[in-house]
Amino acid sequence: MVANGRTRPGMNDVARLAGVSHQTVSRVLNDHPNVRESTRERVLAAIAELGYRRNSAARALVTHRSGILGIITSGSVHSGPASTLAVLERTARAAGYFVTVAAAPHPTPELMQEIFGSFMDQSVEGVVVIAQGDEVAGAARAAFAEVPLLMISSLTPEPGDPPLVCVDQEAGARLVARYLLDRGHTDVVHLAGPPDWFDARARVRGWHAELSEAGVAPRPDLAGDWSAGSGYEAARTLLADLPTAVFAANDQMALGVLRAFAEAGVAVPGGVSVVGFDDIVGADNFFPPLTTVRQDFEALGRRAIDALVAAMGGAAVPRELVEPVLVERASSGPPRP
Amino acid sequence: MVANGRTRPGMNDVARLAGVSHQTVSRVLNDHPNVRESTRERVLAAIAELGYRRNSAARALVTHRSGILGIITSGSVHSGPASTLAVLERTARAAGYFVTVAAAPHPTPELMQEIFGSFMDQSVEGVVVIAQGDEVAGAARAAFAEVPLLMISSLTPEPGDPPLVCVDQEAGARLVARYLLDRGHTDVVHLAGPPDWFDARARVRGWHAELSEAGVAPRPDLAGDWSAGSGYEAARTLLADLPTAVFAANDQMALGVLRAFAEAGVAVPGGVSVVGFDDIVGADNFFPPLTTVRQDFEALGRRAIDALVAAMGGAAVPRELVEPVLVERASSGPPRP
DNA sequence: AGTCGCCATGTGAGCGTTAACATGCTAGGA
DNA sequence: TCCTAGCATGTTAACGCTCACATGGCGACT
Repeated sequence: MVANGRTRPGMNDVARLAGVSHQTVSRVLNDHPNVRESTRERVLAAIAELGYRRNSAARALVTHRSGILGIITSGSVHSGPASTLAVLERTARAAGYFVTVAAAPHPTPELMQEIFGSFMDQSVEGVVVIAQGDEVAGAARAAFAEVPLLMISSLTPEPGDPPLVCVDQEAGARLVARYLLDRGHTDVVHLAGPPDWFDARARVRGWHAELSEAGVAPRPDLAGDWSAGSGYEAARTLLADLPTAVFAANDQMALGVLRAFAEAGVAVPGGVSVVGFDDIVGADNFFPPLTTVRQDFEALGRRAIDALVAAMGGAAVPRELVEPVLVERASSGPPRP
Repeated sequence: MVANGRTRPGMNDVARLAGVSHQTVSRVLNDHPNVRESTRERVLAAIAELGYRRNSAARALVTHRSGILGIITSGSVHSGPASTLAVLERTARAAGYFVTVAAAPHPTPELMQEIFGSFMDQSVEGVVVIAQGDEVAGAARAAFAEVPLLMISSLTPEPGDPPLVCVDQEAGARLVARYLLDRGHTDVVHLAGPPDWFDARARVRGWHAELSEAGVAPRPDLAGDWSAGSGYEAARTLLADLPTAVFAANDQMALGVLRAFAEAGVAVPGGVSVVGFDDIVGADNFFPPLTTVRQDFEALGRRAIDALVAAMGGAAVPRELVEPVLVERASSGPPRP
């Protein structure tokens, strides 16, 4: 387990080498004020010489703080980028925490309970939950009684809910609707995501709200499951009577939509405009490159950790919204005459 | 921190309630053999009643085992699916370990050192490293002196290297070459990934090996960076003098290749066949759907954890290869006449 | 019938750290 | 000059658990 010696050096070894007591070593390690500079340097030198690392288990035992943050991701591969996870991890580490993760691609109550159980066994100090639907949100609400918790989710908040951070999905969908309205589209349709996903519902809400405020009635929503295949199938049902624009609830479905139109010889955007949501990797190289809504996962992740740490400190944390932006590419244009 | 009481119950609380000593509680928790059945049940009941959870820090302190496995991912968003991470996490948890992760999208020696430092601070018992290039592999080799470690990597192993698990990239590239040869292609070109990636190099090797064994000389390799944009640029250089088939080193680049051909009015596969690698989500809905090589990340992740746990137990672990399969779709066919 | 040995359980120590308190020293004000 | 405040450091006691050993009781062997 160790390179040279037999067992890892402890504080006492460092203390002996530096000619001080273990408590002074502890003070140096924890940046206590009352340590003479010369002593601090001697201790630091001893630490470096021995390759000492503080035992976090012992520390956790006595401080009752594990220094661990838990992250639960419940997104599937089809939905918004997993890059959020990387940002969360990096930000948490930068804030001085260890990070433990659990993926729940297909969340069930049992799985969620197992995950939270594992987290409690580790004495996590706080949890970030990426909650896509009600099962996850429900489990998170229950766990909130026992541990500080923050949700990344576009669910509609209720009183007593844990703090919430999310990209404003409704605003994103409004951006798309506004964009199409501005170009004169009126015969438009939304290909919605699965209704048990908060994101899907929020995008539906934003879409209809913006259109109805403009006095435009869209076609009835189509139903997809986030997958490109479902986008393909849905688009084929449109071929007999084309709208002038299709708003797919995510880029994967938009990809399928593009394929269906390409196969049928429908020009995009000449015949139909197509807009997606997410700006996944490669969306700029679809054929044609996809107009879509970009979410700032970097900002999302940073704010989530900041808010969680603040909440752990007892602060009241307001709900935070990150604004998405529309990225215009070649897949959209004015409606056909 | 706790719902009702003041502080979390400890073993002594359980012991008192069950009318036994703390040591008997410990024995029940650790499945020691010599405990009478009736006693065990009494203890279990007390545990349930109090909602007792064992303190893993105290346990780790005395056993010198943290129960934590570390995972380092170094893939970028362009490269093979991050789904490996989810499989690793799930498998490790099923094996009774906690999991801590660190993402290193742009690995530098400093970052790697920081990550391994953090892992050592947590006293991880073992580490899985997804090593895409030399920086990561080098850091992993160095860390291997201090902690059991397993690499998921297609690097060429050297004596003394940590155990290795990977999908056989070379075999995957050979599958593509063989597939094209069988259909009569001889004017073929490979769009390679960045040469500092092991996967890219292995795919280049397999491609050239299979072709040269068949006596076919491909065009000089083109250079990409895994991104769809780089695939697009590379394909445009081919337009003046088209080969009959392009093998892109990953699906993202293949996506860009398809766009370049589509924009130029080159039919796929009528004019050129295109083959990718990875079978990313959505590859079946490219236009046309992409022939590609699928890697079994599920098996990869499972074997990685199995092998790591075996290695932690002191077993000698041989290098393991997972076989990829070719998935034929509409983007490839016989060469143009 | 006596003793050996196994089984079920209890007792005490210690893992490496931090918190609380104790100590000795230096300097400044009365 | 003495007393006191405050700084630098040391000493001791937990934290909650497992390990090693101690103990008492009961059955099986001679």
